Amino acid sequence: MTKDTAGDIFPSLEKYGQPENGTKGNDLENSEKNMEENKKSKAYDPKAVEDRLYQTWLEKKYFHGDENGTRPTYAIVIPPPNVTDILHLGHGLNNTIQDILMRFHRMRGFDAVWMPGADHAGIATQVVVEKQLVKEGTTRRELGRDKFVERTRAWAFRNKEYILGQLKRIGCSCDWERTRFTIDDGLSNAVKEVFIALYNKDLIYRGNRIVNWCPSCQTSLSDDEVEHVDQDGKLWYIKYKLKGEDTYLMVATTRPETMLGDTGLAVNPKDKRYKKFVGKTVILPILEREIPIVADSYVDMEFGTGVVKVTPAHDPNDFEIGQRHELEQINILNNDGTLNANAGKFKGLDRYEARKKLVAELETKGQLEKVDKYDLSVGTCYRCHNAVEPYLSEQWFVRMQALAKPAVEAVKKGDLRFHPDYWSKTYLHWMENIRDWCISRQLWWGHRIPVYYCEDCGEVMVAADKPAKCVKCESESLRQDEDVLDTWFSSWLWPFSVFGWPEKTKMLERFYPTKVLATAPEIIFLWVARMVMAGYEFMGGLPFNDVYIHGIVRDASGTKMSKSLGNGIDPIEIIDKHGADALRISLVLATPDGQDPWITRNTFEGGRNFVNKLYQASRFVMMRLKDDQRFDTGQAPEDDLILVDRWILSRLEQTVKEVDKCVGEFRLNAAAKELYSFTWNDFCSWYIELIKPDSPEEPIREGSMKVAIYVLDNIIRLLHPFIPFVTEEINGNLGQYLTNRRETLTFGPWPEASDKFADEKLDASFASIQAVVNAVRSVRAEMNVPPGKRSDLHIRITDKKLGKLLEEYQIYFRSLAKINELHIGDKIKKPGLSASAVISGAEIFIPLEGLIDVEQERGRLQKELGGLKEQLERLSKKLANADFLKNAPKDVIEKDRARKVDIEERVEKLNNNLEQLMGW
RNA sequence: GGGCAGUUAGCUCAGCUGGUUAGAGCACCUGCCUUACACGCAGGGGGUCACUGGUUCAAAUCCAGUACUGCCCACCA
Repeated sequence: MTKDTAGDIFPSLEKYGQPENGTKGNDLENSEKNMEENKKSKAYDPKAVEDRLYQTWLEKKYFHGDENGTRPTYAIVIPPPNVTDILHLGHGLNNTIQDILMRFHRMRGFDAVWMPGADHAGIATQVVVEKQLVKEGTTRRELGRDKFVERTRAWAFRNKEYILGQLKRIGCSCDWERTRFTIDDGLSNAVKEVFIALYNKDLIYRGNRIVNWCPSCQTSLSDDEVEHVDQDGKLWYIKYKLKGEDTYLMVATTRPETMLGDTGLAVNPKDKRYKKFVGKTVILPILEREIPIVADSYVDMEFGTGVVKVTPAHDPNDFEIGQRHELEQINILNNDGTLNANAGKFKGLDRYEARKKLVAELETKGQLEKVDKYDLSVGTCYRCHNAVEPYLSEQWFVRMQALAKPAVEAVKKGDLRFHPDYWSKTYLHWMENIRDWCISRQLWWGHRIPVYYCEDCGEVMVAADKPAKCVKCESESLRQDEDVLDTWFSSWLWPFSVFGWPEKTKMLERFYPTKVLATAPEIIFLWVARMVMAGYEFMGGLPFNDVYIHGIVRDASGTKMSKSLGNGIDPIEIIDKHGADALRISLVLATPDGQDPWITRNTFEGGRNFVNKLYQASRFVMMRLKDDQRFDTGQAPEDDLILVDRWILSRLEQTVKEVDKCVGEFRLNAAAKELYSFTWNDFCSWYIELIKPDSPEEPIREGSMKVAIYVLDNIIRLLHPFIPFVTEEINGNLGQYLTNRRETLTFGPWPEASDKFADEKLDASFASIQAVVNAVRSVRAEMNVPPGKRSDLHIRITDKKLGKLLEEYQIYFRSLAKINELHIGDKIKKPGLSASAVISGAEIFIPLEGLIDVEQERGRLQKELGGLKEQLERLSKKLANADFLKNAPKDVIEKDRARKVDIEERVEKLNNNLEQLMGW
């Protein structure tokens, strides 16, 4: 993408306060920056890796599903991105999630297929192309239908290619050879097939109904394509004079201009105030039309004046009242929202302009009683955000109730599961109150409705292809319905149409139903629910069993990221800067399960750092190998293991289990955090540091080296679904040292969960070593010991086992604790000028001749003592409570007792050490 | 009007079936280019877990209510 385009998409880059790289600042700053850049040369460089690896994956067809295979299958269909939308971070998240699931299952041995594609996005695309035409000084009507569609198609295909390219950069492991487009021929066949089938079952009908009309897009919309926006509105009170009487009825309305289409007034039959007027007529102000007063129980006596003006052609409720009382339907609007001839002198005015003039006229005539403030919610078009008008017109509808039944059952029986589960309530609520679906659109871009009308006898024929002649009168003069179908009418078939339905393909046979659908909550109704219905209706079963609902990406202020708001970030921008792995892991780490992530550009630094950390760890491990060394990572090493080896192996086991569990529950954020912490803290900060010899010249113990390689090999496999590139790169580098080298991580194997190394005692032992190291580090830092300076360490032991343990493992933590000489024993005396720390079972002394600040040391010890005393007090109280001792489980009591003893001991030691300080 | 989420450190969030000294990342402060990594290392400060009641020996965790925030649905003219 060129700079210019990027600028177009992100007009508000400035807002983030981040100047373009290195373009600002003076020379000095720049030269400093360059020095920094040079130092950073050791950092992992995704640019040198990602494109190369992705190309290899494609060449080797790793992502191509086998239609003749025998392994268990795992399929996902992509929520096809709209061709109008260059992918933003929301898509980045959505597709990362899917790719993680795909790679995870591919590694576990599934024949995994991820079907990619794009959505032709009827209204959205047409709106974009029409805007282009306006800029060029023409219109679609001038261009003509065929040319317009041709042009739109070209534009859509171009965008589609760009979008699919974005997905590739993200690293998505889609089966690209099977890419589909919701408007390609195959899908077109599916759409026709479905329309005809539903029509023949009387589930599709044509009707003259009130629909949502967008005067800007000039098409009808389904109820679900209307977004309601709260607005400060007004309530106008208008007097309707009774015919032949000197009295009037007062009517309240929020849309006064619709009175031009009024064909009656309605009151509640039980309303005593108005009973006497029912059956009489009033004179409609301005147009002076005589209209009847009817009684209808729809009218709420409490609201407004209790009298409702009835406009059957411009309000769904009025439409029904009108039908019940056989009132005339008068349409006062043109397609573009201006008033038509029925509006008399207001003809040609925009509806809002007409409202102003009409209200003014009512006022001068004294027919406007008053105007109240009134908040109302206005329906707006989900594509152009202009107010929609209820509008009477002839449209095609799908009867939904019967289709919804099995889709409701599926959730109730637990066959279809939402993650998080609470979304199933939203789904059920909608399904149980489902209304018919208006599927015809007055657009040109889309699947044309497969209906033909005989120009001579008016016969309606539903057919995939144009019939030769009328089935009734044999006339050859046939005309196809002008309208196209709602975009979602092709999207709802996606889970099976991508596999070739209505053809009986091998792919369909093998990969349908798919396993999981991942999407944001906004399209549960528009898409997810309808796919479920279509699955049952046409395939006889669910299209997927699990629906993974993830959060919507928001910016730093919590605003939803979108192209139109200009706060979007192109994933490509992030990938160019930090790499796809950084993008992916950052998104997953930032997205709490079931909640919306708040993301800024620096969110991605965390992921980048992690990717680099992993890469550096791999460098360290391999650096310490000789060229001719070979390892087998097929199984965990079992011989020649020391405590720290067993500990990391047991932590690895736990991590595998935890990750399996989290992924199985669709908690990718939790899984990623687990891996992040295991890799960084356990493996890098503790294990690697512990196996580092006391001095750089000494070699690493061979048994530990084997473990390090084994754990690293497992880490890259565990992380591969999340960060496929860097892990694959490390796999390649590591391969030369392995006898069980693998060409790719794509097919695993996924680490197996086991309990081989689980050992509570070992965990406790390791924890004591950590405690010693932490205590020493803390003392040294607070006493301002220069980090480079090693110091002696005296450990006075009260727990013999601990003494043995520290004795045995001292060579491993000597370097971590910066130890010069180490003295361990139960009779160790505190060296004269030394800082001290107390841990369970031991006292630690660090001689600090010339370094120690007695006041500071005293403060440090006192602070610690304070904390311990507080704890002790709480514990003592608890253990003195008879109810606690009576009711609490034994192990809880025992644990607290042991803790009390331990703390008491530590308090005593601290007191002693403090006392000794007094002498100085 | 109805429904669904959420309210824990300055920010974004963990804390599952009640017993932890309430955690992490980022930000902040201090010291460090130490045998892979300054995209780093080590240390540190910071929270009466929204509020009010209740259950319990014990509540951030369970129950009820209140307040606030966000989202969704709805045909009150």
